[in-house]
Amino acid sequence: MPASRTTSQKRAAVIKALAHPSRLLIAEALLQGERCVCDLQELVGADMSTVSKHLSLMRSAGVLACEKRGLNIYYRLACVCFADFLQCVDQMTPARPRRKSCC
Amino acid sequence: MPASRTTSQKRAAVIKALAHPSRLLIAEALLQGERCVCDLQELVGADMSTVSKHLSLMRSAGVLACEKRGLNIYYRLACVCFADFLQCVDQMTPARPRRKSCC
DNA sequence: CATTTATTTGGCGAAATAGCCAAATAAAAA
DNA sequence: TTTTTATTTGGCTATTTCGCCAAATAAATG
Repeated sequence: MPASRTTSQKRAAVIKALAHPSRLLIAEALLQGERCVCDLQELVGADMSTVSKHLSLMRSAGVLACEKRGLNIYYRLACVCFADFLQCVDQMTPARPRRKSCC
Repeated sequence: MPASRTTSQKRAAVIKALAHPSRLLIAEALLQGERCVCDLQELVGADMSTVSKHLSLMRSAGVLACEKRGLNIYYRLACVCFADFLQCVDQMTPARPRRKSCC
């Protein structure tokens, strides 16, 4: 059956959370295990406040989870299925760039 | 091995193409088979030029392919793996909304 | 309690995206 | 060849997103 507008909207919200180079880089790094914000800041190379906002966006989308231990907050993937997600994306990623126009 | 920035960038471009409710709705509809632009316009309920721009964006990202036959242009998914992609997204989609803040 | 360290929040300007309208294009039909 | 139909493109404004800075918060340490 076809997807309803609200279904597409919920799905799009999750996809959107991963549709940014820095956010994706972060999620990819978390495949190796949890990391604190300052580790991820070093990885991304942006202002910590910027990284923090990316993280909280992914968190409220349900993609990441986090836990505070001492002074640090450790983020991790909320779902192991992110690995499968990435594999699907790679299958859809064209080897060579596409033209803008059809035909 | 960790993903490089350029890898994340390429992947993010594909993900971005699907990170919009209308575009996702279109891709979902195309799981049933190819459709012409006017069919998709009716589905989405926006101006045809808007729909056309969504389509060409998805096309240049490599997500859709198209073919002109007579007066119509028929769009289809470029890769069957979109179905798997959707399944992964659904696994990541939280049942209940998340808070903005951690902890 | 004051200070330090890690992180988040608020606010702002800059850049990107979205969606409409009108005009351009291209194939088919008259 | 003129007209009609389907689609794309250009241009414009409105909205959203991005990323920095400065200020706020919260736990740990002195």
